[in-house]
Amino acid sequence: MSQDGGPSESSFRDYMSTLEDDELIELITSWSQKRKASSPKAADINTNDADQPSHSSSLSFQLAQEDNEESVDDLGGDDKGPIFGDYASYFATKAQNQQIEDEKFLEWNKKRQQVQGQDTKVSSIFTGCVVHVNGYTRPSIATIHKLIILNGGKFIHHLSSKGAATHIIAERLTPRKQAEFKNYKVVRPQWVLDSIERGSLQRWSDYSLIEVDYGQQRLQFRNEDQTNPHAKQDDEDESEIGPSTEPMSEIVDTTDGTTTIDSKHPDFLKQFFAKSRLHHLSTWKADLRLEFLNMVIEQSKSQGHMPTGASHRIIVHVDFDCFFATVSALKRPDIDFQNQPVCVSHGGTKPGSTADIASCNYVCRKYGVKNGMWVRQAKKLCPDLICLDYDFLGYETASKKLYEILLGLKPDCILPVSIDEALLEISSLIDDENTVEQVQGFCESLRREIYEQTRCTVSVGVSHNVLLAKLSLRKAKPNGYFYLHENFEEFLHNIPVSSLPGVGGAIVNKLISQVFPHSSSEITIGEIQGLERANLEKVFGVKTGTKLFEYAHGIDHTSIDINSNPEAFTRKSISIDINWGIRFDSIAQIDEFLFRVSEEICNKLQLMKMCTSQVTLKILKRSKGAPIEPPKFLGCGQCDSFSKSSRLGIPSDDYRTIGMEARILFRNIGCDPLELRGVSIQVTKLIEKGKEVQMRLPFARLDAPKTARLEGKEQHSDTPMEDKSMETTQLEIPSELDSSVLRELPSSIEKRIDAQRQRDKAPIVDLPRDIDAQVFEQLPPSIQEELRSELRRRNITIGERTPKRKRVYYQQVFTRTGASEVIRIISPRKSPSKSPLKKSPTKKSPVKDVKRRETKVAKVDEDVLNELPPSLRKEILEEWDEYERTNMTEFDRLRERGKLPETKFHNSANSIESLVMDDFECKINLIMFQKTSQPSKIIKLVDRWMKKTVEKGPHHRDLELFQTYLSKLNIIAIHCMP
DNA sequence: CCGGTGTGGTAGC
DNA sequence: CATCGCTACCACACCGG
Repeated sequence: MSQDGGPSESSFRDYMSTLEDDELIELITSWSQKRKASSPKAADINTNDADQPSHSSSLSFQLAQEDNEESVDDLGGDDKGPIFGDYASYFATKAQNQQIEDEKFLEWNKKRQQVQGQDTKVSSIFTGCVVHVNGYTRPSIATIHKLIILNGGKFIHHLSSKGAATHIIAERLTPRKQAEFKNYKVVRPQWVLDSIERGSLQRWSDYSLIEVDYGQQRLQFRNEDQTNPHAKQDDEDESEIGPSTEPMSEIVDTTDGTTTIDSKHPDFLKQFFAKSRLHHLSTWKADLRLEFLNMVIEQSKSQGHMPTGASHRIIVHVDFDCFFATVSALKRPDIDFQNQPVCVSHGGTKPGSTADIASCNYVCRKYGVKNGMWVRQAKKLCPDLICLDYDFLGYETASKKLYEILLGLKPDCILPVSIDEALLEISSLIDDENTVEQVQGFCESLRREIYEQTRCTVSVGVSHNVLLAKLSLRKAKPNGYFYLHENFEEFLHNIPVSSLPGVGGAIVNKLISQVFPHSSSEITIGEIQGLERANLEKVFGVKTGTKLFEYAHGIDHTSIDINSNPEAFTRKSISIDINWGIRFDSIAQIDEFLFRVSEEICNKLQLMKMCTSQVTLKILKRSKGAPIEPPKFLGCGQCDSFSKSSRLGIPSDDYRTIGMEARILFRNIGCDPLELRGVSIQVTKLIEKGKEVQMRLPFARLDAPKTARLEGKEQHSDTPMEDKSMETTQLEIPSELDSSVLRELPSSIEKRIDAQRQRDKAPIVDLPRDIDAQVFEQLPPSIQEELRSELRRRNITIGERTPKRKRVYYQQVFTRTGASEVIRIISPRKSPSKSPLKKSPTKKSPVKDVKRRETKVAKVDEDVLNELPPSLRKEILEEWDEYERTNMTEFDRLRERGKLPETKFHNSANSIESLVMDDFECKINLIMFQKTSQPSKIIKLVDRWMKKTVEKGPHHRDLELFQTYLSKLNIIAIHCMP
């Protein structure tokens, strides 16, 4: 450490003067971030100023940080302004320039050390070593790179020739890579860290990456690329689905750790969606609805809406017979569709197959085969079963023709129900005379035309409301039509209740258990007709009860007229669910996956020109006691579902914003990565893209020439905006880098590079020119003094001291083009009068419940608890909550009395800090302990706790609480660390 | 009463 | 070897002011 004094201080000043304005600001900001870093050392440096007089020197302050340089945490820390800036640009350069860049970096670093009065002696631990990193590592490739060159080694990104590298660093290798690298010294990343920590090169063989089971686990999937093309050609004509079969070989090549296509693979989503019938079905439906909605809106613009005045509506329900099976069979003239049992499923007709049957023809149904059944099961019922492949393009083509024909009929309105199914109202096409004949004629010609155009049969149900048309359709099938125009109650009498729309297994079960406990056979609508309306409402609630009652009597007021109420038909949410193939080893993999899902969500949002202001994450977690691998291959098995949502202050359509929220929500739910079986992200509260820009105007103009600093209260105090934004985490980064490069990187690095790039590109005027007063004040006094003069010289203002009762939040928003806005919102600690979002989604119940549950479960006995009936279990859990609430312990008192501000939720300003930190830090920060997640605060709290209880010993509850916290940290460590 | 969140159910093949 | 168990919307329970 250098002594205090003029020379070094002046050289520091020199150094400062070499910086650009924004670099200087960044430097200061980076100090403040470092100050908040979680290592106890870093925390001490700033909090215990008095104890460490040497820190009054500006240089030692800087030095103290540089001392930490070797620790992974520090290196993985947030961008360090100029330091990282240079490194980032270095990183982006091509491989051939790398040596030069490395040298430049070293030289630059040396200069920096000199300027800052640091020891410039170069470490030579890795002298003579040429290091290459393969695959995903922790610390990241970028960190290792930096560590190596800072300690005398060389680093290469590509293994251009054999023997170019002396060491390869990897955590896992595919069998292929194992073979390729068998003559290299392949070591784990820890080798680097240990060598640096001990100051000497460690024996590589101690860190040798021998065999790792990861690759072997996946061996079963090998060689798909070689075997598949041939197999495919032997199969039936598949030209339509061609594209999805081609990438096989690519997939194998691009994988960096495995050849399987499960959720860890970057292309998993694409593959999955390409082959998921339900995905197709759902998206088709949504698209069709949107299309018709737009069509209707266009029409009403030009001609205005003509309300259907007919008192007696005529509703037509058209539907293909076993759609998928019929269309798929078109390509197989060798099959006698009318007499052979045919179904559609993946993967042929192997007797053990757990593939779902998407659709089966009526021959199958005679054997008891049903849609959704597994091939395995169906094969038992019907050994001659023929399984056809999906033909998604064929389905779309047929659907298109269907809708063309329907539109050509000029009905009063059309409501698409599904890809193959639509409701029409044709009241105005039918006269009052000879109604029945006219309807029959309509049905016959419709069926004929559709068959001629598609070679597929449809059935048609007609009646005077939607419900009865639907039930008529059931009767009409297969390949027929039915017009129900009289004797409705009689018609309904013998139909099973489950045929009613909206009545599924759950309602039927409830009926059986609560209304007809003695009924042995299937419950019919006739039986419901005998029930009182009030009775049904009591059991099922007002809405469902009423609906059941009315349906039972053939009453249905459902409108199919989009035009009459376009609002009701507009999309209110977008979601993506993946409950198949979800298998993860670590939270890092999940994080990546969440980003990929978010990307898909945002693609949809952008296509619709919408932004979302609420993100919901739903997960499926393997039920206790369910087998690790369920009977269905890569299925989700028996699961419990959990969901949690979060509001966005500024509506967004950026995948990083949404993805980041999802990551936080995931941590909130708290699911062991190994137990995760399903993921779903849902966005709601959609707002048109343009309006969302308006909404953000109160904060700052996108292209605001200067500071975006606002007093939340002054602006629009009647809107809840400021409250919302303080609850949210929004850190968005531009996607300028090549995405394939980014994908290789751990997300933290990715973020930092992005952020840095952004900074490089963004016009300076977009950067905040203020330095937060709080940040400033936390710097050692001597530094403050220097900065003050330097800043004065530059005409940069130092923010006023924030009033005590207010809170400062940063919301950093990056736009697609790379422009940026950093918003500083100062808002009162307590939200004003009305605050619909006062407590973020978690204030009380959810998060706490989940966390509590874990605590209890650990104590009570998880297994026992889970065996209990849900109602009883709930009771016990609630009791426990009550117990917890009434038992205030030392922690609670300390926290209440101490200055620990209640950081209510990760989803607040402090998680912005955490998210720009190293991944691991970030994860630590997402674990709450005693209402805070900031390690420095937790450390302080624990310290105080220990001091207070050193004589009497701690309260057992406190011990448990702390233990729970530690175990959570541990879980994360296991899954995140090498 | 309102409005919030979380959960569960349903439909299409 | 398999397999691709989606998605939008509604209704309800429960909570808190």
